[in-house]
Amino acid sequence: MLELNLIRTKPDFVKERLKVKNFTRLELVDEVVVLDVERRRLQQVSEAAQHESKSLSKQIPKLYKQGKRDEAETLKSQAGSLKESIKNYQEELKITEEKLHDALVQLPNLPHESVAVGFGADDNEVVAENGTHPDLGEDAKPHWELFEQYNIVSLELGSKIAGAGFPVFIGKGARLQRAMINFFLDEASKAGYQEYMPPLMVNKDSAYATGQLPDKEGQMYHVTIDDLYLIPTAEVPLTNIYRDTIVNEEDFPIKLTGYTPCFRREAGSYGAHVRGLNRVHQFEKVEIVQLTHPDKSYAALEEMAKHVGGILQKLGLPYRILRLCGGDATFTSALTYDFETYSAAQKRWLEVSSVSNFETFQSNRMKLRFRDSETKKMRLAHTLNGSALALARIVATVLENNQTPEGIVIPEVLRPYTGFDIID
RNA sequence: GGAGAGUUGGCAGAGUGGUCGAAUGCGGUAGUCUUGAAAACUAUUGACCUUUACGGGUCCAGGGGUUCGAAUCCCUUACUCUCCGCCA
Repeated sequence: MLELNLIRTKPDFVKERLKVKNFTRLELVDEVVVLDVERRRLQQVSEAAQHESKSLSKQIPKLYKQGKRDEAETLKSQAGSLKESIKNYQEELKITEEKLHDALVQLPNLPHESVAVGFGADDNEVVAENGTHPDLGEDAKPHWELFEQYNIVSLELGSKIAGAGFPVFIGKGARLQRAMINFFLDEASKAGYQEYMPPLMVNKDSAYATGQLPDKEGQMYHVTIDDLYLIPTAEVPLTNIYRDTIVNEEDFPIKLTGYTPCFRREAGSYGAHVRGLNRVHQFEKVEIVQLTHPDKSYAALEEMAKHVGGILQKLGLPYRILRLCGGDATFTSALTYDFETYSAAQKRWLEVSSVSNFETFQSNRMKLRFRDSETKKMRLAHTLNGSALALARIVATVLENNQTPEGIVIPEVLRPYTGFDIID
């Protein structure tokens, strides 16, 4: 959620920045400004009436003590009628506050100044590229063909048990996944992230706090009977650990990690790009989250990007880093780096990690604050997160890029975790 | 799922209709004393909204109600604890 004060003082600046994100409903900004003025006016008249009512009430017991019953009764009836108007003011105030909030949560985060104008994936800027594309020859197989050849993943079984997009990992395939999860968690621990195992379902408050609601309502699985949402990413439960908290400035940066399955309805997607593991409803992911001092968040973003790049290098995967343009960046982020690995068999790039700085957008919704040691004032913290890494697609590229006539060679770093060095 | 008890400031813990935003203790901060520290003493110490400022308002788990007036009475929801049931 954008900070109200910024919209109040610089509405035109806000609109300019929102245009970079291709946000078209700029009239919402004006609406916020108008509602904000109205809200404050109503609050003032309401509070003035409350003040009067309060001082009347204080006089009543005094008058009784002095034996002035009649005067006390008069004040009582005055206070009684005041009560009516207070009630009316407060109702109006409440309605205005709700309208203001509704408008406010529909505004996406402002992009960082380095974010380029653009409409979609083609406008993203490649900021780094690493590793060489393996030459697998003409008969290289895409991962879904390798699944069948080695019997390590079954899409059909998943479809039978749950539905399309729920792969079943079998034998060495399952073991490879578990190995990666452990490897990624260990890497995060080494980098100073505290490990958590959070709930896989969250309530509405949590989903609002990190910005999945109301923006991504249709993308989450909703358990309606208990009004819970299956997490689309560990970002949601991990970041919400710090909802409604005031942290000590010296505790920054706070670094959290966690492995969870992620559930996504992926409503509306279709076509060749959803084959195999490219796009599924449930996948495994190790997430890293940082809560930082506002002055340090961009340094933290670089650090997190480096962490993700380091893991990809250890796995021996060629990758590139994209800085997302305004049109492709998410609702909540100020700046996002996407990591893509090159799938040599599919001959295309697959997104395997997304590292973002949300600045105060999430912390404003969450009321995640700290007391600034210099000014002694409360300030909003900055929140960041990134995948380190998302499993399904990493499995896909590892399988494809490491295929040999003898079998699929397991990357060196994973062997202590898998207990085998080849899938054959 | 059933029965009972509870939820007060950073923590502990008073407070059962009117000067309670809330005693007291601990903790925190500042000062005195000290070469320094500790101890002692003194002062100070919640959050939020609003206001140029003075000030005003809200918050005693959340929501609703009674009353001129609610931390205090009533209803309701959530959570915690104890017992029972069920269960990996």
